[in-house]
Amino acid sequence: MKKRARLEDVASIAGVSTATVSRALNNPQLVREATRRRVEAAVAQLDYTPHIGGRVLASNRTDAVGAVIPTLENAIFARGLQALQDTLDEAGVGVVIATSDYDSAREAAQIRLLLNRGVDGLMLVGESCDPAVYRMLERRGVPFVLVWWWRMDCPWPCIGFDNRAAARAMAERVLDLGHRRIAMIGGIARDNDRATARIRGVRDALASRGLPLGPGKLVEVPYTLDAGAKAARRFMSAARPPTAIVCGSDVLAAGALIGCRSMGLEVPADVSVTGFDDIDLATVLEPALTTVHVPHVRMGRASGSALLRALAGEEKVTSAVFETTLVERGTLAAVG
Amino acid sequence: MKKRARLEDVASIAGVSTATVSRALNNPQLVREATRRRVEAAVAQLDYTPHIGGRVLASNRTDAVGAVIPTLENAIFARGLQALQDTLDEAGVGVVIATSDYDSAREAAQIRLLLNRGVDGLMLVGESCDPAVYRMLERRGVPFVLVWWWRMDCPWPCIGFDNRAAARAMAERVLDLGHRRIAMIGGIARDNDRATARIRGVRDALASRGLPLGPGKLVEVPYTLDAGAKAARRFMSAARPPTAIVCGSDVLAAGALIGCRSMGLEVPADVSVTGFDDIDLATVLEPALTTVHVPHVRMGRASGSALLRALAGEEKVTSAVFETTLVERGTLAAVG
DNA sequence: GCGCCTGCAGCAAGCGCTTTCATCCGTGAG
DNA sequence: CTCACGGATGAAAGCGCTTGCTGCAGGCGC
Repeated sequence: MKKRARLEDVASIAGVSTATVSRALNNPQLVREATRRRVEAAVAQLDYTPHIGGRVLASNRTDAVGAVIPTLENAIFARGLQALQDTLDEAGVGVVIATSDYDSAREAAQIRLLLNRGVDGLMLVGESCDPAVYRMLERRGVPFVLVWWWRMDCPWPCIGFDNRAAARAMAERVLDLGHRRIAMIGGIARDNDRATARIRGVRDALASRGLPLGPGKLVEVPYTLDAGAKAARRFMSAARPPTAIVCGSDVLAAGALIGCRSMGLEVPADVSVTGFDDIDLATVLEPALTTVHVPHVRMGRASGSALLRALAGEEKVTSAVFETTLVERGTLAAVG
Repeated sequence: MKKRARLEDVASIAGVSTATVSRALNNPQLVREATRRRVEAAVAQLDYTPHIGGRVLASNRTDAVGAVIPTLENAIFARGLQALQDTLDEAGVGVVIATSDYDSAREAAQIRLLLNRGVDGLMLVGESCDPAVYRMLERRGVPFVLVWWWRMDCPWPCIGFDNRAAARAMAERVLDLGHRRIAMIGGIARDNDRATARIRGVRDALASRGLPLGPGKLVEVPYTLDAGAKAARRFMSAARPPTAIVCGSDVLAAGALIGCRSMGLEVPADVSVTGFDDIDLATVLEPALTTVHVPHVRMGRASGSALLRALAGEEKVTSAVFETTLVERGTLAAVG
């Protein structure tokens, strides 16, 4: 393995200085066409690639942003990330990924790690960290954006949707169909503002009709199929089981469906079930899941371009809200 | 925004040299306890984080590896990546992700980009690139490992399973249940050795019983639900439809199920369907999918530790095969 | 009591690139 | 012909960190 070529090697072969090679590579318009060609030839001949360390040290940019998501195993984050990635890729910016496993301390730790890796910007999911963390980012001048999240007067730039309002809308639809005994399977609210907001939204809707969401009617569980199934079975074995189960995510709803099925219950004849997110999973279920559609891909792209703008000019990242829509499929019916 | 602290600032506050600070941070055992404490205090006081460029330039390591996968949108890659990530994380090594969209030219391009970013190692999916690419990696001394892939005498280190044998085993089970009119919905074989091997495996099984997989009995489609559904509908509207449809992945099988359902066909009464991968999706389908279980998480972890070993010592990455198992659920039955 | 060994810490030489500033040359105006 | 000007290029100063080598002090064996 021979030693790798340096800028100086390219320069001497092309018969120019290292400054010119650097310019030819990074700001081609600053060098004469003929010179540029010679440089390019030398680069090709040596199979030269710049040493990232030298470049970063001198330019003080890494051309990489970090993304901290709860987990890659949930399709919604994977999709959004894919969109972010595609957007940044076009601008030659890389993405370094870290996962927090829905734990805000771990999230903060991962943010630190990414900063140590020298990312130029950050994409974070929700507003789940201690405000001190966001303040620290601002102090350091690292642009960041919170995604899958939006609320009025959020002091940080966020690109997402109103989880609370969307959940409320879904619950209202359930109420409009005559359901009164309603239970909810939510994600674990602690450290998770999205899960919290969705629970609040459902509570809002019920409260507006004078129906409290009693303590026995809400469980918070991890976002897994098993947890959803188990929770549904518990609800449905009660003396007066609910006529509708509102879930905090599609994964939980799919689990609930499995749980009901395992008890010989028909959905939606015996009980209605609703989800949240509208991932592919929702369409393969039988019956297909009634859920809240969230524009994951558009949000991912939007956060990508917002970050790019922040990296380029000094323009600050601005928040943006996306609309969600209620998708009625087969798991929600009027109360029997 | 005040200027960020440098090693020298820490050194002067702690009353030591920069060399000592560097050692205290990277090789604590080389520094006396008392000294280390003073350094740590100074670091905390200044909120110091090392400048990655300087570090990389001086040490010639980035402590990051790259991973090129086809897409994040397929759960199998997301899961394996998560496992890889967890493993590397413990060793302080980061992961930079790139996607190829099942295109080998794009894969090669992404590999180049990652090398430009200075990754210390690479995880690649399958053996789909031009051999010249792998040779180039060897020449540069960049350790890499091919995952989700394994074959006898593969000249490159691979950690995966025998796609061909696994697919063959599944097809043989289908044959054992009496099926003779068998169709296959495979992934697009071009640029995709896994898809190719799975098709070959099915062909092997059929051929061993003197049954060719006729041209009309095999379609290659993108790995999406829609494509699977459409393909299944085409097969099932033929004059003599197959009694079993073998699919190259769970996503395709789920699509096939939807397609059959949309025609009013019962699975497995009217037609059997099998998948490949055993992702969560397989268990939420009704009936649950009979498929090939692949140990994604174990493979991800194994490739992570293999890379770590390669980064640490000069030990070369060694290949490893994992066993797959046939998981019988509800979509495969004896021919009626 | 002397020399040697060992454990810590400091000095200083880079690592490879970008960028500022100076220089050089050719061009057009006066 | 001279001078001012602007575009292309070069020289060189860092950017912040790691690490091989050196130096120093204290403890040990003889």
